[in-house]
Amino acid sequence: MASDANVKRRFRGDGDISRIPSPLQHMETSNVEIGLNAAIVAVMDDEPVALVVRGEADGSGGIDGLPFGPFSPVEHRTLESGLRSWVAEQTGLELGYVEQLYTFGDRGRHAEPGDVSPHIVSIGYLALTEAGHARDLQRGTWRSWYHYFPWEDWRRGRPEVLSAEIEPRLREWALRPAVRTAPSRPVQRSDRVRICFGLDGGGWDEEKVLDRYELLYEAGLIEEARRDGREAALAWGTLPRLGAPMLIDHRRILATAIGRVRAKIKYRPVIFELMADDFTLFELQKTVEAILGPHLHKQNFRRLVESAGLVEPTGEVKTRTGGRPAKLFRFRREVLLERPAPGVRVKPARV
Amino acid sequence: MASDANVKRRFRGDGDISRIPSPLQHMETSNVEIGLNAAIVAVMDDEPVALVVRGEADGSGGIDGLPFGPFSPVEHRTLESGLRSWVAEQTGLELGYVEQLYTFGDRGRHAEPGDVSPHIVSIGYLALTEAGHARDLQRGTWRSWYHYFPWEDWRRGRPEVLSAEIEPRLREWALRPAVRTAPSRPVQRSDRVRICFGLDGGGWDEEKVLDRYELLYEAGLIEEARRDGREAALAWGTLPRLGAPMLIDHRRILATAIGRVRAKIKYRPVIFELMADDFTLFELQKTVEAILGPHLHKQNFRRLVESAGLVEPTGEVKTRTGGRPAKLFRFRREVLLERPAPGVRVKPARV
DNA sequence: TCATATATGCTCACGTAGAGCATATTAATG
DNA sequence: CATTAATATGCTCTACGTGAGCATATATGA
Repeated sequence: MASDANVKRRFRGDGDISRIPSPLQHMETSNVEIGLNAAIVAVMDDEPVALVVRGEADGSGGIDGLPFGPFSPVEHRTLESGLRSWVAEQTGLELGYVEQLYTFGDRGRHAEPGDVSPHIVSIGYLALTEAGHARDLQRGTWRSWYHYFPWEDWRRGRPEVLSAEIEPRLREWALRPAVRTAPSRPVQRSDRVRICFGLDGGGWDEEKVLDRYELLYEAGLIEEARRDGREAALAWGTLPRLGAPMLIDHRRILATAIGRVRAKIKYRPVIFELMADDFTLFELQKTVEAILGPHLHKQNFRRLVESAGLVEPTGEVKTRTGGRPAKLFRFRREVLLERPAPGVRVKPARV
Repeated sequence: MASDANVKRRFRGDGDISRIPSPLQHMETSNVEIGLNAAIVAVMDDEPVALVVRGEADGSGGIDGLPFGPFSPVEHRTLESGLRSWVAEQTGLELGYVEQLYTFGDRGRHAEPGDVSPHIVSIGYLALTEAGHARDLQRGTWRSWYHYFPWEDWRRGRPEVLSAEIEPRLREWALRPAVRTAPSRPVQRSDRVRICFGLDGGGWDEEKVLDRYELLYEAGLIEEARRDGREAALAWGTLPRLGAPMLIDHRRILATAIGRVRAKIKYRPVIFELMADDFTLFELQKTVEAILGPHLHKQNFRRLVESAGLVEPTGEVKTRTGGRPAKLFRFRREVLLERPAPGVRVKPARV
């Protein structure tokens, strides 16, 4: 066991781990790469957008991907700094707010059948950026995230694609027997469909973006599932295209990002990362609605934001709003230094 | 660029990424290992415990570590299954509930000065297990998590160690100038101390376990900081030992786990992963209190749990409780299939 | 049998959130 | 210039969740 000494050396000075059964012959994890992926979110003209980089070399128009690159421990001091440098290099954008989302590593996802190339472990990150600052890109495109997830777009009511395309196919999929994988308490396919998509009286949970995407992937209704060589739910030719596909597992990462933002603005003041320095309360509300979907009750929203001490008036007003001039506000950064630092706790008005 | 063809091949069939600047010469991420680490939590006799494996070969008693092992894409179908197999191999425990916590990869953490061994990227997982099921271990020990984080133990009021040892040293550290690293909006050291430790009238946020640990590490008050070769805040000899140290970055992972559990039981019914099949409401309350700390208002707790439909009576009672027999309840697994599936939303009674 | 400890039911006060009404202040239009 | 429309902003009313405490039920143990 050549690596054993190596391992011990790593822990020298802190004792020893030789009581841990030494199955360390697997210690060489060669053939593993760590990919850093950035889901960069902004809100432009009341539309939630993500920054994508397109591959167009083959003339077919290519496929969208998130900015990404491998982690190099030699050049990158931390995972996050590696991510920042990849994004800067590929798009010219200097990221502000960044948080880690999740690390994906399923074999078989984003791998072609018979592929022997290195296994990729993907670390997904969420970045939030202000629209104004986000316009000067060297490369890359801002695209509405509903371009990739049309079933998440509830701004004009329940999206058509749900009842027209998704529901009937999912219901059929739910009837077919599941391949048993996990042990213990099985969750019925039909239950999963019902919970994720709020069928049969269940409500739509706007945070379950990833769960819905994963379910569609499992059901073979998503283009990435075909690419990964999963058996099709139905003949692929008969399937509609449910949202635009992305490279590797990037759509999965974007789904995670959307779910996280939607959840997080409710308990942390991260919405302000998407705003300019000065803004009106209505602009703030529009931004929240761009992220969450349904409309909010205006007066209550104002009361909530102001009474929570999240903002302070700048003293200026913004005219030409189409009505009475709106007072301008700025984010009170001090709230970050106050206790729990709340978000904009909101429930959609009038479902 | 030898790896370029390699990279293209990986994305064959999905288009091309050649418009992404090809800095792919760094693609060989050799010298990176992925470590899978399990913070396994249970509650035994109203004490929150974690499963640790001790290294004792050098006779000094060794140092505790979490069950862990490297991810091997050849043997492990997924990251999580790799974790499960390492835990089973090292402790004999078959995990139930598992969730991913975070992926750590700072250079310089858990590395000895001048070390050229592979860089480790650590993926931390949280596992919850029932005390009864957790007693039959082949190897490993259950230890109170306050053994590693004495300042988190508020069960008997504010822990002594805070005012006696931690606060004065942190206040001193806050006065010293910070080494500027991050750009833009700097957060004052004193503010960080105040927020994390609830000084100067701020409240104690029991979820900020990781923030507090990281702060203590940065301030050089934690043994792992010395091990990693960071400059000491004070002469190391004069420092008390603040909690027991752990291998590599395991204490950081455990801190993340504690914070996550404390947060999660409030909005997801994960507390029941720690309970036996049948339990009294008082036992449930004791378990919640073991996780969260302060005492809860008994009647309100009962009302909350019952009205949320989280439990249903089994019809049996438990006698010999020292008073009137308590009705036994079981978790209503159906709530997992109902809409948002709430947790036990509780605020500590009477701070 | 009584003291005691726990289990369990019920009430009351209060703050917050959902909902809507009313008014203020501007721009656009004829 | 008067009118209309659109937004901004203040205020009220109500329902409900939650914190807190009182009261009662039913065991065990001295």
